[in-house]
Amino acid sequence: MTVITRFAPSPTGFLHIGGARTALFNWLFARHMGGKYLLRIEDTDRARSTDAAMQAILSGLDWLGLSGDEAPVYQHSRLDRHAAVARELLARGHAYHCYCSPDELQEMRTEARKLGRTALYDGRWRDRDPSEAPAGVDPVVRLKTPLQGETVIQDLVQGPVTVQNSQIDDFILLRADGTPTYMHSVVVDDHDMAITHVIRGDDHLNNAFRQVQLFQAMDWAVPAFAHIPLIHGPDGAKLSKRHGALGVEAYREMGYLPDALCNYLLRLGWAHGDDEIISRDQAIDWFDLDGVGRSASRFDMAKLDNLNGHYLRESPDEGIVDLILERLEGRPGLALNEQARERIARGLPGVKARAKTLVELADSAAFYAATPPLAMTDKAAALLTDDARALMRGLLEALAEATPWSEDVLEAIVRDHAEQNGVKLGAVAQPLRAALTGSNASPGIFEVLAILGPDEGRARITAIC
RNA sequence: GACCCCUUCGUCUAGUGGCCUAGGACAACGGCCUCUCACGCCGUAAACACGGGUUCGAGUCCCGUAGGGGUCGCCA
Repeated sequence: MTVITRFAPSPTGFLHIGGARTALFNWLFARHMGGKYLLRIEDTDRARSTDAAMQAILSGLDWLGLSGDEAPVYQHSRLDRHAAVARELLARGHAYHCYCSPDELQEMRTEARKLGRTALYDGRWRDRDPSEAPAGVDPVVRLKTPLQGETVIQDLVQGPVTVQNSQIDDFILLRADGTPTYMHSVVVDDHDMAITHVIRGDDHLNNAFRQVQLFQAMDWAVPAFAHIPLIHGPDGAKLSKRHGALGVEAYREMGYLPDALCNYLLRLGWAHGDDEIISRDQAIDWFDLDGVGRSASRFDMAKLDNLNGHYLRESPDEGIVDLILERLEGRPGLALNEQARERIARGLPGVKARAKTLVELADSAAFYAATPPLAMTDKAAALLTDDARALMRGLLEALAEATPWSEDVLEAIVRDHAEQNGVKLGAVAQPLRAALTGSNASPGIFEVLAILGPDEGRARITAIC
């Protein structure tokens, strides 16, 4: 049997971090098993579904490398099929019409709660004769679920989970307007798409028991379930906008690499011994549902940062330069010409070690593209005392001897200049750094001076003298 | 409230009855490297929620308590 998994987001918002992880696990499991990974857009709620959300989700998945193996299935295009299945259930006596009004249902719920029970539909139309139907009321269609016994799910993550059938009510299949509810359409679509493994957030665990009833009523094979724990915010509460409930495109904006985000998400709730840095291929090889933990985990930006820094350093320079230039576009005081590009490319290894995100990378590489006079940070400006400027004027003269203009030669000259003036290297290096980069922190200053070249290097020093 | 699930360092986790004096990673702290900041390297501190069992032996199995989460829509 070929494994078929699916990721089924509803386009009512962006692709958040939890959804991204669910998609990743589905993708990984399918790849690991040599199966297929499908996408389904759950847009039966036409009022809340938006095209923008759908695009955001699709492009987010694409960015993460988690696009479906086939074109996505749009649930709303299958309305007829959903209705047909409901009709069949009706004909087979597994479903019935219910004429309850919203008020009536609400009353039922408050009453149940008052009695200390789960708020369930009490089945009042289950065996009622159709002739009693009130006039002018469009009924909903409800599934006739078993009254006695229990339902057990052998969840691949949670283990065996048992629920009394008395806790499962006759839920709605078709709304009064004839459209299917989520509970109905997932089952029909999972069956029609031949899904073998349903991997999703464990907020759906309770729904699974209802869905099992529907599968059984249709005599359909019940797929395997794997309910993965939710991701919480740093405070242990549900992920909110304040924490990480941002769309994945927000992480892209913040300068995270897709591979880093996937690696982080993979390790959130899943482990393979002590391994931390796991490539995509390695993940496919190792991933299994047994390794998924059963408790919720908290989203930790610091660890994401660390991982991202690692992936940044490992990334080949070529692609990174373009990403930096892209982010530098439009910044004042910069000349993004071919020369700047070359300097950034040369200086990249030195800059990479100092950044955790592409944003930081762009920030710390920006000085290579700056035009004098450079904007100074407060700390850099404080470095340029009168004594320091005098030292810089002297250095300018000493630099006339710099041939070739190489890192080694420049280092020798600067060191010698410090010695000649009876000061420590830092007394020269720091003001020089301020002059060259506008900051008090940067890659090695001899490297910077070498990359800047004689003309630009001198110009920047002159500008602060 | 009812039902379901969960509980190892601050965080992510390893651990499937003896290898645990509980391991790794991030964060924190200290040090080395050093022209700054990083990177890197070395080191320190830090946890089995609690209470009962079962067993020769429990972080690992069972029960209870506490705490946390999820679900209870003609939303998905």
